[in-house]
Amino acid sequence: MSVTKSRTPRNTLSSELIVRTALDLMEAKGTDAFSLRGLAAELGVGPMALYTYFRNKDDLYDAVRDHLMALVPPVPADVDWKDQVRAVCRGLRALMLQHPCLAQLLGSRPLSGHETARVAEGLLGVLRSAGFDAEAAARTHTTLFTYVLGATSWEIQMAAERRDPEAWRRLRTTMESLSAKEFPTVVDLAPELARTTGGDEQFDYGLDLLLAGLELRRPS
Amino acid sequence: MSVTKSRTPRNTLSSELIVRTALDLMEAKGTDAFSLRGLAAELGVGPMALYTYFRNKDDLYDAVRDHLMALVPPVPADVDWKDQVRAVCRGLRALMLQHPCLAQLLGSRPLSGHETARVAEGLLGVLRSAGFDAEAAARTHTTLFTYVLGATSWEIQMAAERRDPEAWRRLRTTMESLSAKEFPTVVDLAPELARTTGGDEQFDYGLDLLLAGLELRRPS
DNA sequence: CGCTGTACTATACAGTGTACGTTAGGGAGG
DNA sequence: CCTCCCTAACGTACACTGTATAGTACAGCG
Repeated sequence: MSVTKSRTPRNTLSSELIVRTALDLMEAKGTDAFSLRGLAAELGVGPMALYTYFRNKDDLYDAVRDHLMALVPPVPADVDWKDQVRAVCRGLRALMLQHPCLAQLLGSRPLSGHETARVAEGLLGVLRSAGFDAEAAARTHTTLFTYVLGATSWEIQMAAERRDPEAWRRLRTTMESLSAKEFPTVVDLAPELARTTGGDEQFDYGLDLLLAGLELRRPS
Repeated sequence: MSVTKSRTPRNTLSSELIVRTALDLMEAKGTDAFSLRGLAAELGVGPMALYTYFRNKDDLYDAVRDHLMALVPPVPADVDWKDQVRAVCRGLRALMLQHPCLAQLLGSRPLSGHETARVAEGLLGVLRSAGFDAEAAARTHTTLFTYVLGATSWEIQMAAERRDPEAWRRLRTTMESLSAKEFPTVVDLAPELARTTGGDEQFDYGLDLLLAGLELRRPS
């Protein structure tokens, strides 16, 4: 997190401002193109000024992640437990789609931070209330989280690839060069595979599979 | 893929050798620490020599990925379709655990390549034979793939973090600093959450949920 | 033999994260 | 008020990255 010894933040900078600007830059230029030097330049400041507030780049990433996780909506009350789970998963997914950098931030760093714990608390509470014991709730939480993370990261990745015309063209041609003799099913299902790469229906398909499986083993 | 115009590979180098050495380096030093210059040095060659065989770093990554995907075992015959799916998913997971770089390679680049298609062919064939129509097979394939990718990448990520004592200590302390008043369920389930982060049981738990859900909607 | 094509080298550039030492300006104590 | 100190921010520097470009030496073919 931030160092926050700042009894006297002299003027221009603050952790808040740095995190918000970093987020803006990541979304404008792409997460991979983000650099501390670019961020410092955007803030009109030398690169080393940032090290007063964050001990390194990963520390800043963690702060940005927690900043985003604060936007995950709270669990809705007065609905079926399955719809509560659905709401949490969809909420996280929607946030990842809206802020693609979140996918990379969640996948490349361990979970920590206040807001991340808040989201976990909501989901775990739903599962416990639905009757799952401690172990099942923990296992289910991990399963749901990794599913949302994997499915949505993949979707974002593919969407990014589709926007790069050069990469997209190469992908299509290599796809079509696959021998129909060697891989008949892949060639046969190519349209369906292309269509089911991402989208709300695809996400809900997998989520519903998980929920159906959960329903079967829910105690009473 | 490789450029492979090499009618006369003068002496030392070849695509095969480069890919194998790259893989060794990634596993020895960690995927993030891998660099083209380090690879070239290991091969006793200038950095630019690699560009005769690969047009850039990503192209090399794709070759390494396909090299690894060739190690995914074939689908076992003469068992239940669910066990076939289980075998494919577990095989891919085992390979990712054995070669952690595969997780990053799969997650950060689009699927392409001969061996990747082979794995897809196997799984899709199983699903079609089990009675799923084209769309369901494609959706299920994507769901299973993203689940395996997400769950296993996460597991690898957490295992790496656990090996870094500094990061692990910081994670524990921030975990324990969470207020039991604000996040009662998280604090209560902390042991279970720590225990269910990874491991074969955790992976199979989620996989079985998916398979149970699939069974319910399998035609006849 | 000379010519062409190519495996590899050498040099260079623009960029990265960050360690280290310095400067400047506000708050607190005399 | 003056002084001292603390620290936010600066400047410089280093070791590194991927790769564009130009050059070199050797294989095979006429």
